[in-house]
Amino acid sequence: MALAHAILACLMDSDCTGYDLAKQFNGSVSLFWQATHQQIYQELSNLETLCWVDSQTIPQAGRPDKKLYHITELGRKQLIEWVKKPCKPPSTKDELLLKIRLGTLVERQVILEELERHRQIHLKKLSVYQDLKHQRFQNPQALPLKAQLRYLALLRGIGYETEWLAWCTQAVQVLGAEAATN
Amino acid sequence: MALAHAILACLMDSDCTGYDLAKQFNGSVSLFWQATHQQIYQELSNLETLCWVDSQTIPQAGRPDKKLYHITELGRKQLIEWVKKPCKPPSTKDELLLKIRLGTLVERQVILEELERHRQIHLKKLSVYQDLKHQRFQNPQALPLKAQLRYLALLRGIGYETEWLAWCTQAVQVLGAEAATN
DNA sequence: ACCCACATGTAATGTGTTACATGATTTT
DNA sequence: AAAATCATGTAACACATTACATGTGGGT
Repeated sequence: MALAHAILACLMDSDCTGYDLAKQFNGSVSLFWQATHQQIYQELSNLETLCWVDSQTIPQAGRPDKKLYHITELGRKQLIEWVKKPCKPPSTKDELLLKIRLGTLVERQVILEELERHRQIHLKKLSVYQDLKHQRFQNPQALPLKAQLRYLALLRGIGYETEWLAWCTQAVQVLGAEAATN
Repeated sequence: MALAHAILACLMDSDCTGYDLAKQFNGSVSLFWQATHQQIYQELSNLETLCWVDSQTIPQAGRPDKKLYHITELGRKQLIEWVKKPCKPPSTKDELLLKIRLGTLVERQVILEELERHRQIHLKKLSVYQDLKHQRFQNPQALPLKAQLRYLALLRGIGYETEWLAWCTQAVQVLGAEAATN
């Protein structure tokens, strides 16, 4: 039920529509959670059934009515209980590593190109995170605790992408060296 | 359909029963893929319907018959086509980071203990990986390509866990420092 | 006596992805 | 004129988790 809790976490900051939430899950929240609008709308209606959130409908001219969601006292309590519970480290399923393992089935060039493509993707993400760091966390120690906690998520993103980059570089070296000798 | 391809990758090495595969997915394959025996048995019967694998039933005394799966020529071709296709970097959903973000809702001690617990988990995994490295990859450059590709997966695991550890340590410092001043 | 390894599966439920569906307003 | 933003949803399908279900043989 963690998507539900990720949504509640956003609603702790401010009331949101499904649309607003979808944007957040494509932005800052995507550092540790991803969800599409379909999932979000679905989950919001579940949460409303549970009375963990309530909503007010705001009529609009020329577009669909807006539904603004608000976390309830019950929702807040449930969220706090959830935070206290221990959790498992995330499990990842990595197609690229599987393809690398099968590298002997295709021409080396295919694998090298895919590695380079992934290296670029991680490079780009890292640069986005680095920019964020410089823009909003110049002097992190001076920030209030809440901001420092968000800074930790950003540091995790930076570390994760940095490690990926280093690995891609190393993998290209290993495969490149083999290409020269074999 | 990537679980299917992960299974086919295992079957490229040797014929396996569902039980054998489940063990591999708990062991070396878990570096980049996880699956339970229920999922594996299900997927094997799908793959057999598609004729990407075939099986021979081996009767046994005093225990259930064994079904030994073997990749077909069609399965092999499909696997090669799949390796050639580009893929997306993995997306992770990280409950711990979400809980950290909500750190102001509970006592600091709760978060610090959970961080320490995760640090221990990552430390343990890292030590398993380091042991594997010392046991099987003493002189990686001397190994054949296939073994070097597996070595790359191990290096990725080591890098991943190392980065996690560093982050946990940093997070404890940030929260610990705050505890002293606030 | 109890637990672990062997060996297979079904069923229910929960979660996530992709495709479909609509339609005005604002920006390029 | 085209594309992006705003704003909501349904439906089908794919994938994952948890619980249930069975039963032998070997080690502590």
